[in-house]
Amino acid sequence: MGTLRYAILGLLNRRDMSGYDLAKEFETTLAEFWGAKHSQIYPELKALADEGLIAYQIEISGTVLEKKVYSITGSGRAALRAWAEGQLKIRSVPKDEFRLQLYFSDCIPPRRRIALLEPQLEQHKALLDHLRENMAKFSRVPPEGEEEFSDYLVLLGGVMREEGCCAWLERCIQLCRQRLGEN
Amino acid sequence: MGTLRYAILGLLNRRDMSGYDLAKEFETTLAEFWGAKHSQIYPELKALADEGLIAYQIEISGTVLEKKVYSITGSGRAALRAWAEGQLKIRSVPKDEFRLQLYFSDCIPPRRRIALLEPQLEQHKALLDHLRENMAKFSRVPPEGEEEFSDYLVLLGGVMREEGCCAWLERCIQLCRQRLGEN
DNA sequence: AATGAACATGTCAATTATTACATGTTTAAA
DNA sequence: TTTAAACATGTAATAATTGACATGTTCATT
Repeated sequence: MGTLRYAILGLLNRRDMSGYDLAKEFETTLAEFWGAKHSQIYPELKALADEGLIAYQIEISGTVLEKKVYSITGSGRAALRAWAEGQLKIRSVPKDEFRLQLYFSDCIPPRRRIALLEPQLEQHKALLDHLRENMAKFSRVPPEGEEEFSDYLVLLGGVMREEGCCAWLERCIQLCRQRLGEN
Repeated sequence: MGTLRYAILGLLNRRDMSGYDLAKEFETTLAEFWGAKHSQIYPELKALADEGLIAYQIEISGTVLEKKVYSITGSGRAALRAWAEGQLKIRSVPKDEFRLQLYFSDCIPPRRRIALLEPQLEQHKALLDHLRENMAKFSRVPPEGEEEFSDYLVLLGGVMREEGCCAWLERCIQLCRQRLGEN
């Protein structure tokens, strides 16, 4: 439903950026809950500029390299606020290929199921470590009214989600091993 | 990456079904981790049949209504198994519009942020209740080697994910209220 | 007998997203 | 100085997904 545009507006509402900068934000800060490649970003920037929700000025890096630095306009801010206040229904629940694979794992031998679960756990543990590192940057819960407060809430959500995911995978491995030992 | 086809093969590996039945599976059983509309299912069934991974026979409901009942073939089973044993990397992490909205919620008044969090919590609580009801159908952990075992593992994952999500949202609401009282 | 919900199958247009194609500059390190 | 990584911007082709269009049957209830 055109969520990408609000992600871009939200980022530009924080600071002016080029398309390249936006792409980096999507693969670092937002990577936890939203993604977009530059091939999707550039056309969307063009559309947003055409609609007057953002504007840009050209800066020169070095001697010739042109860089378009985008900023949000008044109507862009209004559009962002309207979206940010709207109630969202949980859509179809995010697709999760691993859960699908596990669901159909009755067609492979039990030992192989464990061989799927273990690397999955490792990946989520690594992600959890990474999120906890980011979390450690906050010495305490930041005050409301600053950007950092919402950053904190979302990061906390990521940590809690990954903790839950790891706990689940550990429980799955435990159950599989138990049943493997039984027979 | 053509995951849909494996979802379909997985379902047909459990029992023979029509396209209509498959569509219902996607909006009930699999809804928790995968989705597909009939407009995507029918063309995929055609492709799978053309490739010989599935076959069908026509049954008549009532007097004239034709129903195509699909079943998985030997090569279909082989393809399913190959996919089911492959190691999956966590892709970009699923998109989550609510987290995006919360991330940019610094552009709305604090009270409205709570007004976003509360209905979100209600939705996830309802989903959790629903999953717990399904969970209650298992009087105990089913034995390995049956379909029910993987069903159980995945359902457990859903319950744990939603528990974590509710706990997070409650914590967010608590923090927001705290900060609202402070000023 | 009428009606509406569920059954049943498909296509088409539009949107969204990914991958590959295509090109060139700047900066820091070897 | 060369070289590789990062900076920088775009388009094209393809794939995945949704929502609307389109049609007709069967079954249970009123």
